[in-house]
Amino acid sequence: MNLNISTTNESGMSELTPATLKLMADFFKVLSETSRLQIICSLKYGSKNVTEIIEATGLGQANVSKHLKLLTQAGIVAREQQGVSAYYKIANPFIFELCGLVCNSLVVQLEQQNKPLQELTAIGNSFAG
Amino acid sequence: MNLNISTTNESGMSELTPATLKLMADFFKVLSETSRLQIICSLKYGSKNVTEIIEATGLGQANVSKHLKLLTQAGIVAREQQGVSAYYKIANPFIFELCGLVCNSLVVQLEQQNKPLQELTAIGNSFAG
DNA sequence: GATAAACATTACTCTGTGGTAATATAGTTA
DNA sequence: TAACTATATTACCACAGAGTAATGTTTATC
Repeated sequence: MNLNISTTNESGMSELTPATLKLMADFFKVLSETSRLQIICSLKYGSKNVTEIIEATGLGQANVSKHLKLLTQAGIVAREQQGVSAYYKIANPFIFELCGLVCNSLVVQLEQQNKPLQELTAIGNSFAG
Repeated sequence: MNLNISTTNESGMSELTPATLKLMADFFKVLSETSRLQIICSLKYGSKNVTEIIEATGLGQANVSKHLKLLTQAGIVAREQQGVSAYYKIANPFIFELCGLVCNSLVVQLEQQNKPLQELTAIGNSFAG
């Protein structure tokens, strides 16, 4: 894999090749859907099988299956077959740290727009914890 | 603004209302396009006007204008008119911290898949710096 | 083996959005 | 005022992807 990274550029960021930027964009894209964030959230305190995820999120079965495939391919969740059931768990808790940072950033941003957001602040903390 | 956050739920994550999840999803969505990441990267070391951003990224003028509008609305960049030109700058350097974390996470993930990625590691550091 | 349950896949529709050409708007200069 | 430059907006096309019904596949139970 050749990323064509030049270390002699004037800008540390302009080093990034389209391929590298696409890797990052694709990662963010996985997190850019409410349904997938719901699924991630439903797994914060332990693994669930698909049926339990469906109940927790209220999403359709085929839809959940598709999202779980995407999340698995992105390395965000991991799959483990147990009998007829497929159990999914968070593969990398880093995702919660990331969401917590974003939440806190949104808090600051919305506070600057004079919106009451004590609740959202608590959310940011719940991600981090 | 009522986010219906209940503090008595069994799960810290199931507290998140659809409205809150949508805020986060929309934020991630802004970062989920290569073109917008390109624009962000082009602004790492200072502000640029639209013409300079077009040159740095190779994107079309109307396209850049649309992306800049989105990035501005998301609070990621800020706009300042100077004569006929519009100068844009990063509104919150937090975005680079975030990208750096994601880069490093991708490094770990791809290393586990046995792919050569010294270059990508350097990228993660360049984001953080 | 037949049936049922859990999950995955397929095929389809529909919405959202990236890219772009054309046009509009605003600031600058002659 | 006219002409030019920089940027924004509009209208359009094309494609990607979310949701879902139907079907397929696998595993367990009888």
